[in-house]
Amino acid sequence: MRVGELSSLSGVPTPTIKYYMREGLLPPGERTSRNQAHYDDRHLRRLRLIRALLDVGGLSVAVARDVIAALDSPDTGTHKLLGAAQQTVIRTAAYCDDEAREDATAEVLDLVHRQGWKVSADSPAVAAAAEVVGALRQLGLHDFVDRLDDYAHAADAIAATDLDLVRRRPDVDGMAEAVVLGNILGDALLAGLRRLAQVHRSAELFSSGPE
Amino acid sequence: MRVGELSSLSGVPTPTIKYYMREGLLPPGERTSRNQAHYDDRHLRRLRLIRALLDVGGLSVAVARDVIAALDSPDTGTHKLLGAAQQTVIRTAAYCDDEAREDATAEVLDLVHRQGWKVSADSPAVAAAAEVVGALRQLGLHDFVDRLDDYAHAADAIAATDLDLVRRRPDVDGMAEAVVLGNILGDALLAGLRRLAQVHRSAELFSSGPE
DNA sequence: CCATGATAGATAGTCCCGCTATCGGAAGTG
DNA sequence: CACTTCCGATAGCGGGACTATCTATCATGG
Repeated sequence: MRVGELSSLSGVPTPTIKYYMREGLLPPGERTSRNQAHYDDRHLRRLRLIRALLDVGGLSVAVARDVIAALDSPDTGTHKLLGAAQQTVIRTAAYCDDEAREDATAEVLDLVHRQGWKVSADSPAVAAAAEVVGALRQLGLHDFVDRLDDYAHAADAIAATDLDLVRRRPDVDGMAEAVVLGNILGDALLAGLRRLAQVHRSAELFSSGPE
Repeated sequence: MRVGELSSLSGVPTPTIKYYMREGLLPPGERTSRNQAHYDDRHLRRLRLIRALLDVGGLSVAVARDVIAALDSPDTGTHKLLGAAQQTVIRTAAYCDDEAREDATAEVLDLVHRQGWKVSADSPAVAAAAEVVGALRQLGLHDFVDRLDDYAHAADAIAATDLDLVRRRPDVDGMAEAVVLGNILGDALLAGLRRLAQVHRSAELFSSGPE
């Protein structure tokens, strides 16, 4: 197919498709002449992936490019790919000062130890979690931090399902996609499910309240 | 204190503080004359909240304003506040077409029923979850959707901790903050913890792999 | 076989967002 | 009284995600 058809099938405007190709999100089509190229359903699928990452996952174009590059890279062991997927989601915000961050990092490492997780201390995931813990502390929500283990336990259950799904994938390509999408869309999914569960439990708790 | 001190204590530049006041994120100080105002530690605390919402929570200024408005609103029952906090996190992206969204909504409502959750069908949380489910389906990750119940179970455990923390809050103001921050920072926290758990489990599974 | 319309590639422009810079006039401070 | 700080307002800036336009090409159908 040509660009016009790709556009109408995907719902993405032609100039935007060109933009994605310029930015390296979408591979170029198979050239048939100087100003003509063919696209196939891989392009269509890729476009859908891009829109999912941007719209549902809330990723920036630059981050989406990195994710896709990791997906395309042939030497991608699952463990390494997981690392790449992680990099993408980690916020690089520097909220709290160095001292608070150090304390928070120690706290997270303690938690990791309590959970029996084997994770290197310089993993970006540690830094990300520490950032949030530091923020919670600075805002005085210490009781929140006191329940870290509860949250960690739930996270462990989630990761178990994640990895199980990945393991069951028939092919490596599918595995890669499952890892990335499971993380990025999974975050959005979990946020939604958490809200749902909250609504239910909150209604039960405060059913005597207003409204 | 005056603006300069507020700025140095919070680490937020003076012009940015003024910008936040213009945008309604930060209440004005107590005016002492035509061009002088006093700020207190409530302003400092609020500034820290704002930075946490923006930097750690990844909210936009406009959404942060809505969150803060809900916090300030005096008539805020906890249940209602929870609803307000939810609105803020829901992505309004329209990824999939109407038909797919309808199917996905039905699927989510089924899940809600299986979990025994009592949630009205037009809750924004339902729409948010349905959006993700629709995206997963359109991308062909059906096995992911098959494990929805596992994720829902974990979400339920998380919500239980959330609500328990809220219930234990001594004052209403603290409750409101706990709800909002627990949701917004909690999402970031869970994402981090999930990555941590994944790293651990993935290392166990694929320890024979490269690196 | 040529007019018409779509296409590739390149460049420039647009809009929004989150600040940031500047300015005029007034107030505190040594 | 000089000097700094502050308020309020307006304007500007830099980045991100498109979007519009232009030219040279090519496919196609009457």
